Amino acid sequence: MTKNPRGRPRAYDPEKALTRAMETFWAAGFTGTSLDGLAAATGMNRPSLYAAFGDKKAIYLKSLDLYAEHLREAMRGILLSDMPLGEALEAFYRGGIDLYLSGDEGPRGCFISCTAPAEAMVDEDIRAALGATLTEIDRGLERLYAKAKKRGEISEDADEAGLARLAGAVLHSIALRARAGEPRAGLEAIARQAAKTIR
Amino acid sequence: MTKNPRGRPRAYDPEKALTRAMETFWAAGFTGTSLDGLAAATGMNRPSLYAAFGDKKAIYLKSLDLYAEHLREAMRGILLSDMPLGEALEAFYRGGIDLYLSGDEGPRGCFISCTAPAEAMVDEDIRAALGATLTEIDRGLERLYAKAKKRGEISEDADEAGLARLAGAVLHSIALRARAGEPRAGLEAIARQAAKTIR
DNA sequence: GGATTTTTGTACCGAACCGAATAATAATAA
DNA sequence: TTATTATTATTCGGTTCGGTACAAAAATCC
Repeated sequence: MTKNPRGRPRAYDPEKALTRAMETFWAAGFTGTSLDGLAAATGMNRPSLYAAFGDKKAIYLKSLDLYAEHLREAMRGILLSDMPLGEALEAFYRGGIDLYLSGDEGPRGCFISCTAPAEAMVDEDIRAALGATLTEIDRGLERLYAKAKKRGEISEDADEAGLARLAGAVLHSIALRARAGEPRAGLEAIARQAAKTIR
Repeated sequence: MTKNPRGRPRAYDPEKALTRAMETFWAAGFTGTSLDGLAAATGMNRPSLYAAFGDKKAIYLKSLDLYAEHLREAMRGILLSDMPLGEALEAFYRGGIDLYLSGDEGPRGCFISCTAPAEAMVDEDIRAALGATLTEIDRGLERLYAKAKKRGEISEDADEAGLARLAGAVLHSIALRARAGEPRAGLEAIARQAAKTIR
């Protein structure tokens, strides 16, 4: 138990609040989300939001970070599982699909790849955060393909970096299609086809 | 020469104006674009904009339509060219890359897949327009693979619908990566890898 | 040349927006 | 109890937003 700090205690849990903020941005995008909307979603009022996380853009960037951390965790899980390539890819996509179809306001797609692009041309920081996430996905999948090559699951002269970016492309597309309303069966079919074809 | 209409003549070319409006939405997205911005870009004033195209959302939907029409044209060109599958795919991707990297405010990505997703969860019409475009791409590529199968370029029991959606996924990803700032060489490498692998 | 029609340009409206300033509140420290 | 500190709650200011009302302008029709 940590000692209580000096002043009035916080009425919110910063981690939960940021998660709620992320979900709000996820649904409506950066420009489509108002501070009032964030306040309503988090149960905080605007001054508290500002004190806790900074201005609207800072909250959005922190939300992107939180989401990226979840992504990293999922990627770690896949890499540590040591499944054969095909199974690992299908598990990877399945995790994405489950996430993209979650939420009770309809399918959400990927928070980053479905909301950040709209801002990427007018905001350099958001563009950079988007780019960083894309390369993280590529790097993770590259490790997956490198392991598969070591195990002899793909040909010795296969281009693991190229294959990884192809596999990443499929995730991007699944995210987009989910947000456009494509039902789960279609998304799973793409995942299956990708796991079979990209090798 | 068509007869002149009755009242004061228009000071703008509706087609050019819509193109400029589309470019404005392309850069900043739907919510990120103001009517003042559209007026500045088109050279029209807000009342004229409203009279010509309707409210802000109508202008955006018409812009999506205009873009989709360009896409259809490109797809027709590829299908009519009767190139071998690999060449056709590379030409298809090259057209996308050229478009996605055009514009003097930095790389733009795909207008539809980079700006519509942000609105798709809160606006059913935009969601539907996005979905319609995605299926159009799938259908076009499906025809391409069907022709390749008829020519014996891919195996007789290949799943042309599945392959088409994989090939479409690569286009979505190239669009996203372009908007995130990935240089042309990287995009072209993905295109090459896809044309080689997805068959 | 006057009436009519269509578009343009200016100005305005209420609403929503972001951020900050200020006051009230609830805890600890002395 | 009193002072201090950190947070909450209310309010406000200035700006921007989307959309419209209204008058001026520019063409054709009679």
